[in-house]
Amino acid sequence: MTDTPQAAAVPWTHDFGADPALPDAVNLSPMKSDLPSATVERLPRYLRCIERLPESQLTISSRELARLSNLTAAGVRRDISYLGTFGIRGVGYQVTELNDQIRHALGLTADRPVAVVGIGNLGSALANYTGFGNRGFRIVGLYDAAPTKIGTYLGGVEVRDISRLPDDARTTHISVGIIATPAGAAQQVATMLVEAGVRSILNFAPTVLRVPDDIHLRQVDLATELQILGYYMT
Amino acid sequence: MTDTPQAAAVPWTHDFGADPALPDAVNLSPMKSDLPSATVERLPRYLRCIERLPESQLTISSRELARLSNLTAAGVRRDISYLGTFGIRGVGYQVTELNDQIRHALGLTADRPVAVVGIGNLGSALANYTGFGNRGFRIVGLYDAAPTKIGTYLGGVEVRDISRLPDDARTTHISVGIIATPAGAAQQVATMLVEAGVRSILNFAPTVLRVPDDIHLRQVDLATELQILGYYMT
DNA sequence: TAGATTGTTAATCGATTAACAATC
DNA sequence: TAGATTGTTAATCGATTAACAATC
Repeated sequence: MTDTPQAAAVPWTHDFGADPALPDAVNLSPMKSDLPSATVERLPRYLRCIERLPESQLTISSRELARLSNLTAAGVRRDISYLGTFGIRGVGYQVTELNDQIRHALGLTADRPVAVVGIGNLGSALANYTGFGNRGFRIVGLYDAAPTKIGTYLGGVEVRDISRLPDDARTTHISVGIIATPAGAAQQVATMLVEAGVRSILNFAPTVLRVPDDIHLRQVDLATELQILGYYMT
Repeated sequence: MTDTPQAAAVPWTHDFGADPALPDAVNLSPMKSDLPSATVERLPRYLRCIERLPESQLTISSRELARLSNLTAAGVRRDISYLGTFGIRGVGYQVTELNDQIRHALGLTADRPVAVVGIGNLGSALANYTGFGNRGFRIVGLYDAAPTKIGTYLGGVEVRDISRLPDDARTTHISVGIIATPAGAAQQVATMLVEAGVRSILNFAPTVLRVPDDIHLRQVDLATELQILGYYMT
């Protein structure tokens, strides 16, 4: 038999019906298959660098952007070339246009309602995060299970009981669900989000989640980052 | 002239002397160049999956581990093969041995003192993170600049004034510095950590840091994750 | 013009996948 | 033995880098 993942009985696994073919590493089926995934992962970094340039700087060369972003000039040019050909030979890229093109490519012009589940220290940090505004993301819901937290406000948004989420999702569309619960609750929350129609999930809980193949899932994990860092130490 | 990054005058750039050749994407010069970097990044995930297996499960096949980790069986086998050949044909891998081998490969047996700088919501979440213990990482220092926070305790560790960090680092070795400050303070903190002899930095502040080439730097950024997720949405 | 920098082609590199002999 | 699964070879795929003609 050839290597093909399929269902098997494991206690902690939540089963989403068929669960057919193998999803890729981060579970992101590239529906919009324009840009190479490596490029997509670097665009936000370019954006960060561009935003910090002094207002007086009107153009930037691939070389300078490479230096600022800790990448290579050839790589920068290739990445940008996927967005179109708007560089000026002998000069570089116009900062405003580059900014616009990257934001357009990433779809940051859209309005993406975000819900955060789990309002502990981490969830509070996320709720207070100010970098959303001009980046297309907007927190529309905060959820927790603890009665002491329900009814409190963070960044102008009320913390609601997690049991309200399905109903809320029916009236307010939720583009992204951020999971900031303890590990033990994460899978349950993920399942609830998926069932509520949320198609993209960002998981901060230290556990591997299982979601259907058509759900976009990204994982941010402190232990994983430290372990990777640890490998390269001394 | 060929593409080679070099110094240039940009206001927000902190200059670390020579700053010679181009560092790679994540600034991890693979001193220990045994494992492919892609494999290193997946090992923690396998670990997560293995840890959740029921005690009664003594072996696991590449197929099952692939399903649990959302990867492919062939990929799992290749990754594990870099650690040695200890699988049992027709059976799979012994769970305890696999666990040991991965932990050994990642160097999780070492004791790695960690300092967290910036004890806001995020820093507090990190300070309370329980997943350190059995993974070789141990918080030995918490630092902040706000007088109201200094002297308080989190997880049994006192929050100290950031100005103490250089002295503390002289007496207590710090393997990893975690930056959880606002973006505006991050570069300054990074510089301070580097000057205090910290060689590995995990940055949660939403800003691109510049550090010398020989410093291991990883970046965790909410906005970046959301932007990547956003790209793949509809 | 002379100098600089893009956009892209070709070469290289590394990672993934398929497939199967070895072997439990 | 018969069935299952590893470990690895070879093929494929995708990403990076070098280099340079085009051109501002």
